[in-house]
Amino acid sequence: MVTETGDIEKILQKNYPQIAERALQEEIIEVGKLMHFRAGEVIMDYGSYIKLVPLIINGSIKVTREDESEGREILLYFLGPGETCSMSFTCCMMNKKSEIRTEAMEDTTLIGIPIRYMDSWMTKYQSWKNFVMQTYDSKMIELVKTLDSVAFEGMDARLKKYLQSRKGSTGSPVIKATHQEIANDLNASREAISRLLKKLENMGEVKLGRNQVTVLG
DNA sequence: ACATTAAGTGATT
DNA sequence: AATCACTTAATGT
Repeated sequence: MVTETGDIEKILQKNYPQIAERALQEEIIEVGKLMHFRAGEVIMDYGSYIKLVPLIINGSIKVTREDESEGREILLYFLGPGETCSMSFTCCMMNKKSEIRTEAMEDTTLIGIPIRYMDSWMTKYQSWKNFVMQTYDSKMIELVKTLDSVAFEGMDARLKKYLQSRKGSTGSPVIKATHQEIANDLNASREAISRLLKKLENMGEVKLGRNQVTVLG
């Protein structure tokens, strides 16, 4: 919540080395707002208009999409430090309502850039364009991979990938979640997840605790 | 100590 | 792999 422009500069250089142009850095420092979200807080919900593009500094964010017919939620991907929400760009460029929900999975800090700068930055700054394209590309690839996974693989493989990607976006092997929450993310039953996790524990791949799973290796 | 919530188990479909 | 019915374990009040 405390915004000091001096901080943003340091944070930028540390977390976003891709953003090289000095002029761009200065613009971000000038218009960016440092924002903090607590674990579990919903950052953007379905139907809301996006007014900020987030540059994640630390923490991690879960991006989900709501199924129209049933009230079910589909996990799209996680975002971590050094990334931004690809969906924000397309949504805000076309001035559309959000098709997705983003939620902080742990305490998360980000720099919010008002969307009105997007257009000009895309043409003005090469490194901004690259940054946007790069995140877009990597999330698209991730999405296609999980699509494959859902279509062709069993729950065991899906769970492993889920744990890996969650570990990747938080940077920590300790995943704080109940079996039920994990099951919801994967659209599976809690019992199935509990059994698979137990199996993984016996194989020495994870360590289980109440409300947490530690990914080993 | 008691109530509540998370996790483990076996049987059934 | 889902659901049910039930047990056991961990935690909060």
